[in-house]
Amino acid sequence: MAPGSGSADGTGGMWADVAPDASRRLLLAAVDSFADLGYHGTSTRQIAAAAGMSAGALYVHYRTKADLLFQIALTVHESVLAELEGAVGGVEGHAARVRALMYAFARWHARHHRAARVIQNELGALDAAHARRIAAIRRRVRALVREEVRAGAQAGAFDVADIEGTARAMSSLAIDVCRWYRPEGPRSPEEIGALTAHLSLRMLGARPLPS
Amino acid sequence: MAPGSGSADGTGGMWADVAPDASRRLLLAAVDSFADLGYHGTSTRQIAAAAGMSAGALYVHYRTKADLLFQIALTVHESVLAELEGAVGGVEGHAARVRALMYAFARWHARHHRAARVIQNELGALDAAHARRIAAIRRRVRALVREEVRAGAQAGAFDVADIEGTARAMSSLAIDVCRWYRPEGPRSPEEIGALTAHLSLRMLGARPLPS
DNA sequence: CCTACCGATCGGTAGG
DNA sequence: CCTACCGATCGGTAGG
Repeated sequence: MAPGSGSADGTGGMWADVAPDASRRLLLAAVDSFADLGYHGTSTRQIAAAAGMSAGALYVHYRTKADLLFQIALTVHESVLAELEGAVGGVEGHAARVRALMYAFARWHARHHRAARVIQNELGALDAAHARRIAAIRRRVRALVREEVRAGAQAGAFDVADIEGTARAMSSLAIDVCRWYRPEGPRSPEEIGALTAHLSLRMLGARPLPS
Repeated sequence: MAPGSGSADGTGGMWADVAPDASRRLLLAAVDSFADLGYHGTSTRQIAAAAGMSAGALYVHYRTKADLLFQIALTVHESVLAELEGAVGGVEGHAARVRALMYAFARWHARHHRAARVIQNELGALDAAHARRIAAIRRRVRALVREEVRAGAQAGAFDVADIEGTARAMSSLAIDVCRWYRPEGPRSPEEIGALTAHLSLRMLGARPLPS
């Protein structure tokens, strides 16, 4: 939670830094429409209309439709990374760190399920250079999870035969929350976070075993 | 594996029943392109060209582009359901049944990751009536997993506080394989199936605990 | 930031 | 199953 970043607090302030206001409105409208209809299923005219502007106004703020998607992808990925780094910061103990990490990971994907769906489903629409920049952030996220698993296994706190595969499964479990989560469903983002953390510790064979 | 169904053997014969040959070629071309570019990102001309036909020929075999997507979604969902029902058929013991089920579930999503991506990412492009038919099959799949968890928990073979949530996590783990799986990666579909089954039993607190 | 417009491409159809 | 075409809509731009 670097001062002024406004994107690591996990309370929906992910877009606070986007200025001016018209740029932010366009961006939020694009996230909404991309999540429902996909990148290719959304027209620049729809986005502009939802933001209360004429069709051409989008190009005052973004060079192309693809550039708008990239700005979304960059903001969202930096938000996830900051959230996870904030979650484990200062936490002691292998199990406690994994619990904090996976709680935050899954909760973020419930809270921001629409933005998360965009970056999971529409990454293929990015051009090669943009895709590389996003891939680098995604590698850092995966490494963060894997490092917690590796450290705990090495210390004997976890019983893990396949560190890479188990870490991948943990990330997968948290990320896929954005696919099935519905705000009107029975579970809050916090409850989903707690369950994901619990199941992660079980997958890791954490001792003592979580009840 | 009903005789002549050709879609439950898990060896890629999912499209064997699609006739005539031109219909199948169009369908396979559509799966390929939908997986890479999405439904809205794919033109009917691309599909027809990849199937070696002119642009208008698609409409000889499918009423609309949306109908083509629905035929794909129906075939794919019936394939998953048949695969899972085949996997647990005749297997005795709660842990053994879960192992067989989750092995098949994850392996299917690795083997058919392109078709699976289409039905995960493009379900929103179906119209309401088609979406309802697909949703019914998906409920049966989720119920199949949940019933195994419930039965094992009731019998004392598993230690599960949240049956619904844990079953959801198991399905989620298997389904998300299609998002990250790469054929050139280090793990085979069979290895991914085995790992997913193992981690599922751990999430369930199966006794004796799997090593 | 709007109006008006560009060429290109879309899903789908008519006629053969 | 192809050729030729329909109206509609697309991403993007010029000029103000």
